[in-house]
Formats: sequence, structure tokens, C-alpha cells
Amino acid sequence: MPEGPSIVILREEAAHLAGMRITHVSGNARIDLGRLQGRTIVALRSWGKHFLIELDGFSVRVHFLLFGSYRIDERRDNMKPRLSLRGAAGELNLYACSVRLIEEPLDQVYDWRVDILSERWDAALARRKLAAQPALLACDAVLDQDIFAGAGNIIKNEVLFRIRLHPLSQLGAMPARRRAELVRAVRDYAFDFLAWKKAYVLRKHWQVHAQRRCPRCQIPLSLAVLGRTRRRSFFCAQCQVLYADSSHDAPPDAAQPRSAAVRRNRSAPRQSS
DNA sequence: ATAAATGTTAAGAA
DNA sequence: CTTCTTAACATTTA
Repeated sequence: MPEGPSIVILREEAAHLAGMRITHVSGNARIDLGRLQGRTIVALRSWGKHFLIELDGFSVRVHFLLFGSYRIDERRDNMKPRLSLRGAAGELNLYACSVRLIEEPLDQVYDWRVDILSERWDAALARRKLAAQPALLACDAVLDQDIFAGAGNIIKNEVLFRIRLHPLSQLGAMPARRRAELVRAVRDYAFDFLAWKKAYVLRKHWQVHAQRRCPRCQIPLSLAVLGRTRRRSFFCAQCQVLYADSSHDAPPDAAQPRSAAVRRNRSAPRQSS
């Protein structure tokens, strides 16, 4: 459930509740539920993986983490809602999620230019942020919510494969052209994800995530827990180019010559057996 | 049945 | 003061 496109789907499915006055509030969220009673839903918004219920006066921020779920105009029979909002237009039930109140205006708290699904997405800003962190690994960069809000582990794995970039590549060792390509690919894949998820065909479009073989060269995919984010990376060690630069390595006590990008099997030959 | 996973945050350690 | 590591949270699927 939790990557950005899934939150956009929720926002769209719940759109008919915007403008509704909340007449019944319940749930086991550790917030003051009484404050929501009688308020009006001004708008339903999203930023990355955050689902935002904007009320008159304050907002509710919902994050589904790994296991969260929701029902609109219906309920789960097996689980107690973390938060349930009811009114004349329908009801919204949220389960196993993190719920917090935001007192400040949302436009003051969120930078919409960073949301990979926003119409205000700013690719140039993302490129600048990537250029500013030369030691950052590609696998960590894609998951950085301050750069790509809404990108999750599936998007990470699929994007890196699409542009044939090794997850351990260092941003500073890549040509600027390649960083720009990465920014473009995250945005593009987010919309593919959205369309596929709406059509219930997301999974069958996975090229590497939770897959066994490289669809391109057929060798077994590598699976490793990589980066400071310690998330699973599925990748093809043959097709995905690694850019490494010794000047960003951990303990170089002497000045070392800058090494050129390490390119592995650029042409990705077929595996012979 | 046991493990791992589309994720983040808080607290403690280094 | 960072930066890193670990635990906690809580549900489904393999």
C-alpha cells in the first residue's frame, strides 16, 4: 500500500468526502479525537507517502508505513480502525497507520516541488540536490524523501534497472547527464506505477523487484541489502553500470587520482549458459 | 509456522 | 554535534 502512487489513488477515491462535515469520529489513534468532531473537511491532499486531511483550522497527517490499509464507505470486519471519520457524504476508515495532527497551514509545512507525483514537481531542484551530495549512493538517493517524496523500494529497484544504473553508484561519480536521467526516470516510473496499480496490473510489470532473472540478459539477479537505508536491492550486476569514485571512499588518507567511472559490460552480452 | 516485507521514528550508542 | 544502529510498530503473504 505505501508508495506515493497508492496514496494518490486513495486521495482520488476519497475525493467525494471533501467538503463534508464530520459528524462521527472514532478510532484508537493517540490524538485528541474530540477536536475532529464537527469539523469540515476542506480538502484531501497528499505529499509523497503522506495522506493529508485538511480541516478548517488544522490538518490530519496519515502515514501507512508498511502495513496500513483503508476502506472508503465500508469497513473491515476483522480490524479496529485507527481513525474513522463519518458524515453525510460517506465514511473513511484508516487502519494500522500513523496519525498525527498538523497545526500549521500545509503550504507552510510541505514543499510540493519535492513530491514526485505533484503537478508542481521540480526536476531541476532534484538535480541540484543530487549534485550537492556526491558521496550519496543511487539506492539511497531514490529513497530520500527530501529529494523524491513518494518513492519507495519498488520504485527504486525498477527505476535503477530501467536506466541501467547500479544501486551502489555514487552520485558524484556519475555524469550530470546520468543524474538528470535518474530524476526523469523516477518521475516517469511513478506515473507508470500509478496507471498499473489502478488497472491492478502493477505486479506483472515488475522487471526486477522480487524477480529472479534479468529480463534483458537472463542471468540471475543479485539481491542484497544495500545502502544506509538497508533496503533490498534487486539488480542485474551485468546490465546495471556501476559508477564509483575513489575520492568519495571512506578512509583515503592520501590524495588519490580520480578514477573514471567503472563501466561493467556496457554492451551486456548474452550469457552463454 | 516462521520469516520477510511497498516504511518511519525514537532512543541509545559511537 | 553528528551519524549510525536497533527496536518498535502491526499485518499480510510466501
